[in-house]
Amino acid sequence: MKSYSIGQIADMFDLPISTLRYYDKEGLFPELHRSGNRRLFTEREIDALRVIECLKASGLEIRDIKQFMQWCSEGPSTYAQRKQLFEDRRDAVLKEMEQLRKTLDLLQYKCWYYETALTDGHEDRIQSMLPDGLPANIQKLYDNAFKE
Amino acid sequence: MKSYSIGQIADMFDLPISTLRYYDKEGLFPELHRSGNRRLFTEREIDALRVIECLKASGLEIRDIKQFMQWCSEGPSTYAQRKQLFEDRRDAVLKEMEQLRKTLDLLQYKCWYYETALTDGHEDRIQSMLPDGLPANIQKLYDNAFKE
DNA sequence: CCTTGACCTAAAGTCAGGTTTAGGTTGTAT
DNA sequence: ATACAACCTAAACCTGACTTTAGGTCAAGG
Repeated sequence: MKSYSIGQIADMFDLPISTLRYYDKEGLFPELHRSGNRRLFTEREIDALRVIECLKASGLEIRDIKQFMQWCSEGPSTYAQRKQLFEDRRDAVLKEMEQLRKTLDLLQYKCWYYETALTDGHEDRIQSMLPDGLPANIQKLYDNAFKE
Repeated sequence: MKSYSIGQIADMFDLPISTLRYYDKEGLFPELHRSGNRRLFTEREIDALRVIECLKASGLEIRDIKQFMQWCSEGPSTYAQRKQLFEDRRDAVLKEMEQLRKTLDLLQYKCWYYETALTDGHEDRIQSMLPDGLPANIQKLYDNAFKE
């Protein structure tokens, strides 16, 4: 089976070699083999890295990613846990996206605010519109950002 | 003008008092006054905290939030920089949302994967569908996640 | 008076997620 | 045979964002 050196994988994923060694030390590649003392990455580890990047992007910590990788090497008996993990991450990402949407609304409001301030040379006119006399589209951004 | 103690603000924003003191030490409230040696928070600092939470959620570091707060206390001459900052954060958040959308697609694919594996009792049938013989809706998730 | 609660400071500690350093091995090209 | 690139380890170091600790001030209530 085809295998790759740590340097090749680093190039493939645009990661520092030190990060790959750190991941290995943290147990993220429980099945990684060696030739002599050199790591041999295979399609298995490449798949693992894709999942690692996904789980990291979802906000999961290294120690929990390790847990997942261990489940993977324990076979079918852990399907239920693995499914649960991905459902939890999906829910966490949906929540994070909702939070970002609110953040975005406030940022867009602020973009409008400073564009207006720049045109006017002061904030007086805008301040006099607050908190609920803004142009309708802008008012919506402002309200959304603080809603809940 | 109405003012609040650090404890009242902590309750208001559901933040530890130590965090508020840390923010102050880092220069996030450049105009904060005191009575004796006690901090007096006003509407100004409450607004500041709302912006701090937004900028933090957008991924900005404390030192850059400090810069923004200093611009705010320098008056109209910094409107352009402040506007640019919010435009940059808006773009950063849009990028992050796009990244999260891809992450979500892979997570949903994995949810399907393990649901199927759990039903089948093994991964063999799924593996034989890879990389492009998945059900159409699932194939789309899988493709989106790795698309550039 | 003295205790209690809410505040204060400076400095040290914590935690995640790496990165850097120092020193060593191995395989190939000149 | 030697130089060089690419790999290895253990351990120390780094950064950001807090949190904890230790010790102190101060006003109000019993």
